[in-house]
Parts: sequence; C-alpha cells; structure tokens
Amino acid sequence: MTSQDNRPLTLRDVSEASGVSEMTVSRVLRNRGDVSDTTRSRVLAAAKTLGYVPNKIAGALASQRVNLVAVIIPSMSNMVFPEVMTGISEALDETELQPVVGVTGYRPEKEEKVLYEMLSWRPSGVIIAGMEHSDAARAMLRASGIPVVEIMDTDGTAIDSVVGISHRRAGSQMAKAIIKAGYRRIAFLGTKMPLDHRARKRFEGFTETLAKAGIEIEDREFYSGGSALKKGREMTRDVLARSPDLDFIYYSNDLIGAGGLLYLTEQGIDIPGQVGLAGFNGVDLIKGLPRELATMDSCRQEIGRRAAELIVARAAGTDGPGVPSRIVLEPTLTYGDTLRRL
Amino acid sequence: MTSQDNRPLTLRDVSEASGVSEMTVSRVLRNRGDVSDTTRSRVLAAAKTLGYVPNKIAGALASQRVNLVAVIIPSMSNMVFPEVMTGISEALDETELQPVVGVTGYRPEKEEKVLYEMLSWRPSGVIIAGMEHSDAARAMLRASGIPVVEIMDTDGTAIDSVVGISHRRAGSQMAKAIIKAGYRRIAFLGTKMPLDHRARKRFEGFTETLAKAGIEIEDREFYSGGSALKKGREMTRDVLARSPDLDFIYYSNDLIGAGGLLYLTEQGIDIPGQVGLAGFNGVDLIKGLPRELATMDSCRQEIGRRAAELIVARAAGTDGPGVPSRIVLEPTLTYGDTLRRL
DNA sequence: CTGAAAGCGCTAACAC
DNA sequence: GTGTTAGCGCTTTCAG
Repeated sequence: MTSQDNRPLTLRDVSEASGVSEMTVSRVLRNRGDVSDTTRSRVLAAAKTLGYVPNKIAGALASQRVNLVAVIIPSMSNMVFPEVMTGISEALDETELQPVVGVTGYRPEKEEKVLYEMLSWRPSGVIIAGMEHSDAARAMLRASGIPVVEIMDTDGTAIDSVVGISHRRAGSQMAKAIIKAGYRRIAFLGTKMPLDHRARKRFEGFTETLAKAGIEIEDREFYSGGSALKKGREMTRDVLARSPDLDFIYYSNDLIGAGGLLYLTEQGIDIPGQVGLAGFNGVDLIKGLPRELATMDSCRQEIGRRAAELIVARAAGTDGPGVPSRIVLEPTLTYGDTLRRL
Repeated sequence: MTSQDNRPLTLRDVSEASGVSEMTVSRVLRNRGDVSDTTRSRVLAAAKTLGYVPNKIAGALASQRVNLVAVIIPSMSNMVFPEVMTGISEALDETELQPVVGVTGYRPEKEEKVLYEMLSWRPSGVIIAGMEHSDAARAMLRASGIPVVEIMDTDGTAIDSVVGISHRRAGSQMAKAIIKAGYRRIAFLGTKMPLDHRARKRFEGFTETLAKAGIEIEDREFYSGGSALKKGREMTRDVLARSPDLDFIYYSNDLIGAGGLLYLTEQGIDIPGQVGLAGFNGVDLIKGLPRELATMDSCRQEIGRRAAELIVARAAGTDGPGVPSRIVLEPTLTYGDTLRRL
C-alpha cells in the first residue's frame, strides 16, 4: 500500500510526501533548530504514515558522529559481565549513546579482531575488560583517538582511563582476613585460565600476603570447563582427600565455592569451625545456600556504570583528548557464615 | 610520529603513502578483484605502518551492505540469553556477519525503541526473542525488508521465520510426566512476570493438561526480584506451610527449583518419594546439586545457532525475500533424581 | 524559519 | 591489473 518496491524509504520520500525540503525534514526528525509547528507536524505525520526509519549510516558519515559505545568483554556466560553490562546500560539509558557488545572468549587474537571490527565503526568510546592487551590492540586503541576505558582491573598501565578494583589487593585482603581468623592450612581452588589475568592476580596477591606471614599454600587445583558447581564439589572432595588437615579453602569464584560448601555441608563438616571457605564476586546466588558463603564483592555493576559515565562525559565534552581518569573501587569483604570473624 | 593531528586515517592516506590509487587500495583491503602481488604488498605495508582502520560507515553507505545482525533479547542476566548468544556467535563466527545486541528489559516500549535504533543501522538480519511484539514493532520489522527470525517460542503468528520450542507443549509434557508418575497434589512456583510470555505459556500448557486429567493446581505462587535461589527456598517453605500435603512442585526455572531442592533436602524430606520437583531450562548448575533436578532442556544454544544460520543463508542468497522457515525444536525431559520415572 | 550546495569516506560500474 | 567517475543518504554550512 505504501511503496511497491523494497527500497528503504529515504528523507527524500518524506520530503516529497510532506512538501517540505529534505533539510527541514531532517531538522524536525532530529529536533534541531527552530521549525514552525505547522511544518513540524506535517513532517511528523508524513514520516509516520510512510513508516520512515532514518538511515544512521548516512547520518553518521555526514555528521562524523556515532552514538555507539563499544564494549569488549571476554565472555557473556560468566555471570560477571552481564552485570557490568547492566551498569553500562543504566548509565547510558538517559543519553543518546548505545552500547554494542563484542566478545573475545578470553583469546587475545579474537580480542584484536573484535576491536578492529568495532573501531571500524568509529564508536564514541570503547570500554574494554582487563589491562592486558596485545601491542597491536593497544596501538589501535591509542591511534583511534577515541576515549578508552579499561575496566575490572587496575593493576597495570592504562591506555587511557581505568575503572576497577585491584585484584592483587583483593587477594591480599582476603589472605589477611583468613590469617587473622586463625586459619593456617590453606588451599586455593580456581579456574585453569592462563588468560584470566584477574584470577591470576588475586592468586598472586593472596599467596604473597600469606608468604609475608610465613604461610605457604598447602594445596591448590585448577579446573576448566563443565558445571562450576559440580567442579567445586569435586575439587573440594579431592583436595580434602589429598590434604585432610586443611582448615581453609579460597575459591576463585563464588560458584565453585558454592559447590564446595554444598559438599562439605553434606559431609557434616563443621563450617567455619573445621574448615572455612571463601569465594569471590559477591553473586546473588550465595544468599540461597545452606550457609552464606564469605566473599568479596567485585563491584561489577558500579564498574560498568562509572566506566559508561566517563565515556558520556568525554563524548559531551570538547573534542580534546580529555583527562584520563583512574577510578579504583574498594571491594567489600563479606564474612557470611563461612569465615570466622575474629 | 605518523600524523600530528587527530584526524582518523582515510583510504586516501594509504593511497598517497603507497602511491596506489584509492580504488586499488580498497580492493586490496577487501580482497576483491585481481591485484598484482607487488601492488598488494606495497598497499598492505603502507596500511600497516600507518595503522589504518577502514571506516565501515562509509563502506556500508557506499555498498549498501552492512554485516551486522541485530539481536534483541529481554535481558542478559537471565542465564538463558547468554547461551543463545553463544549459539549465535558460533554460527556467525565463520562468516562476515557480526552480532549486535540490544536489551529490552522485558518492556515492550523499550523493545520498540531498541528495534528502531537497530533498524536504523540497516542490519543484514534481525533475531528477536519472543513472538509478542507491539503493532508498531511488527510493522517496522515488516517494512524493513530485512530477514527476521523470532526465537525461543513458537506459539503464535510469525512475522517471518521462527526458531524455538513450544512452551505450551513443554508445560503440557511436564504435566503428563508428573501425572504418569502418580503425583496428584501439584503446585506451581514461578516468576511474577506478566510480560514473560514463555513462562506464562508453560503455565497454561501445564494447567490445561492437568485439567484434562481432572487435576487442578493445588497451590501457586509468583515472585519477582531478589536472589532466585533464595526465593525458591522461601516460596517452597511457604507453599508447604500452606498446603502440607503437596506431592509435587513445578518451578518455572531451574534456579528457583534448586532453591526448593536445597530447602527440602535440609528438611529431610524424601525426594522424589514424598515430594517431587521439576524446573525448566536445563542449566549446568543443576548438575552440582545434592540431587539432580528434573528439568526440560530449552535448547537455547541450538536455537541461537539455527536462527543465525537462517540469517546467514538469507544474507548469502539472492536478494528476494526468501522463504520463511519454521523450526520447532523438541525439548528433552530429564528426570534427574527428583521426578519418579514410572 | 527555510532552503541550496557541498561533501562525509568509501565502493559500484565502467573505462583503459 | 589499475584508474576514473559518480554517487550512497544524510548533515554541515551558508544564504536568504
């Protein structure tokens, strides 16, 4: 009933249908400049009846502005990143900006590719997880002239701005709390991910602080793949079989910690008396367990929000490169019911 | 050291640096047409030293082709959608196409807005969750002339193609299995989401099939917000306090089911003898519970993969509208340890 | 308040 | 194999 062929509608179609110049139609549709109410309503009516959807490609090319924010994360199934996304969406919701997500699967080559792909759309900003990137990736980001915010982690040299927590410090803080509570025979269970730098940094901060107190990790194990809850169970069973006199297990995430907690509870082991437990992230899930798992909040949503706010500020500001920010959040330690509070 | 000003590099810069025409540079960079090896390598070298990143905006406008697939989902934190995304990425990984995600928060107005926003980038295809959309949204999708695949659900009238499962049937199948196993006093616990049409359809299919067997739902409760695991616990406790002689609880998702399972296990209630349980989705998590929760696989990853494949096929095919497909997957019922298998 | 001209950076189509 | 010429659909800029 409108047009017979399949060609998408253009500004010109609206212009012809309304008898108003393309330029004025464009003004109405973008709410720019002064347009008389008569003209405005005529244009709006025409656009609506035709079902006109503007072509942002053309608009972006002409205006040299793209209202997209590239968000580059390692995975969507990690539970952590969806929450970061929530924070980003929250901050961007009232603005013109829109997030576009790219996933790297923790693989540097893929990160490079995704980054290249996204930069070629000339977004208004880039939010990228982690501080470890290939030289090529860093070069691209620098050369792009686009505001960049590295998120999650603050241990390293920033390309531009950073928002996150120090994972070394998080590991260290947890070690201190554990030592203070009197635990001495401590194991670490985590993901086998050479490329999960944040887990690695927590581990490093953890062991270093233990070392300073003259304590060495009693046992450790790393897994990959499968149901984290189940792996948590299995690793906990195995580690206790190997080292029966352990008195604490620090898990690299809450989900495997939950698995361990379920296993130990079923075995009738006294928590946190005989064995103490702690995870990491502060996910919602731990609230429904038989006992609340000790954990450290990774500030995911706030990180997303703050990072997005930085981009918004830069996008709004003058075209200068802007001043790089460095926002280091302080994670909260939750003792829950699995870590003695001295 | 390269250029002093902040202007992004253009094809022309590469052209000048290599002494080759813009057109040929363009050909090299896109691997199109025949270019002599000498020229090719000279261009590649120039592009690399300069750090040139092509401008896809301009490219897309000129070629009228955009290698983006719009994916519109209600939420990222639902655990279900990240897996759909995984399937989509998987299928798209070997192609030129790239997914771009938009989130609606289960709100029709937001869906309309996101859709408009994405369509204005003229993507090669749209993958959108659910079959319930506002008239305006359906009109936009129809008018766009872009291949559309509605996913997750197949109960309803498709705009174009569909890939999913019948949630009515899923609910009905579960009802049959429960009845067959001899349970008679049945409760339903779920999310309070008038806009979660899929959960609603499962509920309807469930109750209808029970009704045909002369059974009426004994009790029901709906929640919103908070930790699903915890809510599962609380609702289970409450429903059993109200209706102590229940012999089965059907949960609208695995997570609340897991909460219920933990609660009942702690209470020492015999599962599946005294009370049987079942969830929905078939998430990984259930494998680490004290007993494996009965559930029905929602085929998330396969749905994502198949939907993306449809888009790929259409994008590759001739420009015609193509033939709409209708792919109805058959979910598998897992009895686990919480539903008697007669 | 409205319009006309120029051009964003690239690629299709056609020369050579 | 390589170069030239026109735009893609919009917005910027400048006239009125």
